Amino acid sequence: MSSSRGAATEAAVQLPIARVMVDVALAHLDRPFDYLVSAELDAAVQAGSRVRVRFAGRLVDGYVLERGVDSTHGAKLAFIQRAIGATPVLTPETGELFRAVADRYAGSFVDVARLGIPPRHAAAEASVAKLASHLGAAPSTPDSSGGSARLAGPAIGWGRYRTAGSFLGAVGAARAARAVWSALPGEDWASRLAEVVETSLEAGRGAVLIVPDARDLARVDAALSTRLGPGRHVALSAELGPAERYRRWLAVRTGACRVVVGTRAAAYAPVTELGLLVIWDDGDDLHREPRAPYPDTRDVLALRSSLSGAALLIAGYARTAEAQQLVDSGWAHEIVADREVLRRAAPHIVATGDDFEQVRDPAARAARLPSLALRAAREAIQAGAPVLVQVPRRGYIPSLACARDRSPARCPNCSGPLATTSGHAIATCRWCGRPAGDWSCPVCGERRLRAVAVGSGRTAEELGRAFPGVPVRTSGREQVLDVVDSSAALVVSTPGAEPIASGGYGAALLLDGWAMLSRPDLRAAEETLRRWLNAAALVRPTGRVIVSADASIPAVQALIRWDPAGSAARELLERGELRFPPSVRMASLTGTSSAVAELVSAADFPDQHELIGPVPLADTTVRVLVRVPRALGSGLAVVLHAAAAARSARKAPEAVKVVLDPTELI
DNA sequence: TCAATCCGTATC
DNA sequence: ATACGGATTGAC
Repeated sequence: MSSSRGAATEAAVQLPIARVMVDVALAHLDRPFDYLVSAELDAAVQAGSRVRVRFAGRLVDGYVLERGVDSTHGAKLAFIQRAIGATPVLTPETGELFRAVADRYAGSFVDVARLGIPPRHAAAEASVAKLASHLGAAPSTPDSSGGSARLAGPAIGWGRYRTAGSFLGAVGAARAARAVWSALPGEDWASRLAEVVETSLEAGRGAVLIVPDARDLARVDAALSTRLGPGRHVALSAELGPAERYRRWLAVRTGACRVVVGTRAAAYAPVTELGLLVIWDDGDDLHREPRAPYPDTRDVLALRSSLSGAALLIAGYARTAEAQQLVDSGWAHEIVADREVLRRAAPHIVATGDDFEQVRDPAARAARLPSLALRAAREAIQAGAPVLVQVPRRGYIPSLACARDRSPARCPNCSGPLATTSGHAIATCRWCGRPAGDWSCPVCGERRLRAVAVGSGRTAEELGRAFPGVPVRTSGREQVLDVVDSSAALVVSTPGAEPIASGGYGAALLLDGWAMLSRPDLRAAEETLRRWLNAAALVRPTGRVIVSADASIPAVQALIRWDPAGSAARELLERGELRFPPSVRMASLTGTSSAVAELVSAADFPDQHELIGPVPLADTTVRVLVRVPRALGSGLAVVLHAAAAARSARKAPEAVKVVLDPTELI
């Protein structure tokens, strides 16, 4: 009774078995299941095909990992019901990548596959098939199109970076080089990246470039069009809509296009003969996937580089502690400019503490502008240049800091951030819940704490009144400006939304720095510096940058000296002392109290593990943090996935959210 | 002694 | 989720 039609279904003669990952969201089903391939579906069901199978009585989607001769499954096998789409969606390379990412983040293969493979769109597939048959299905041969004619070629723009040559040489020779690039202020980074892509294409290898948002995507898209000409690359993002997104994705999958630029999901793009992976501004939290298993794009690309041998370029004005870790370990080398070159490119940066001198102008006082900032802005505007004003978004979580030096107050026990809960005078730790009555500042010895009322936020109107007659433009969450022209204007922007000014800004005011720095997040310093550098990079070399924060703070020092590498090294050292990623590996487990407790007791943690918490969160859930030495990180993910599998197998009702190396820890 | 029902476990 | 097998219960 292999089918209701009796002898009508026969297995394929060659490789009759298909190993299928079924698309069911249960951790204990995260392994292949063997199915029979009928003679009828023999051609349609290939390694990588999306299929529909009967599983536990119902029809579900699945992915074919491979075809095989026999099965170790003792009992009778079911037939695959049908194939979905003509083109296999997995390649051997992406299949391996999905598995590796799932393992790294204690998640399931199909969860990651869902992130990386867009939903099928039948009409889009039909249109691509028609196009391919018209073109005679001949994929383009990019390296024959006269790349060698441009001998000086791509390297020109990279001349200011001493070690760039060896990286470009490696990419041009299709070797798996890895580098962390600190872009100079004012750098036309999108064009530099397009040049690396061209070098890769000349070596006959494709490329994947990942940017945080739509605006950066448009920039790289334009730079690639300029450098490579039309039709050589595709832009992939969720904003495209299902049909266009699938059409472009298929163009990549079929090899018609070998260069992809996109936002985080494009990190899995199935580029044929992949040679280069690039991530721009890897510290941006948009690179973190908000859906399970919450992978970070830098990690995805690093894994992909290791597995596939593609070169990797981690690029940005700023540098993360994670990137620094890759440099320190020797896994990646750094591409930086000499101090001399930097000095010519960087604007003049000065700090003004927030206890600024009294300003006489009432409008400026209302806008709470430091007098130095006011002067710099007025001078720039008089010279006919635009001025960038960066103001943080309102609504940061209130926290505690040292009453004297304002450094964030941390738990002496676990390094978690301290906070006062309503009704209690004594500060407690947000992570482990322990009271910290005997706190003293590790920096200055002060014993008193102060509440930090962060997120004050200034309005554009307030600032505008200080500059009568000057046009005020705003760029923020609701409406992001891409560019502004070079005329005198006040451009008020939240971090990440700063428009590019043609010719560069005459000045930039980075306001409320202390508010950004005293957020209760352990990444506050790194994140603040990243935002400052990204804004200051838009200022012309003759311009000025005023940051309203105390010059003695290390992050402020790093900005003034334009030293992202030094700051990242310091940050990494500090993370090591606080036992915080990437120096250790952490997992955050959130859910109901009983569910979390159950998962913790089911997990066979390594000997050297440390449990922090549980602490109650805002709603009815609790959180436990698990910390292990870095070397045991993969083991931590394995035991957590196993424990989650045990729970799902016995139909535990309440889910636990497992996040590895969570970025925001407040 | 056998059938109906319950519970646990695997799902190919 | 659903399906199946083994255990358990209840009626003859």
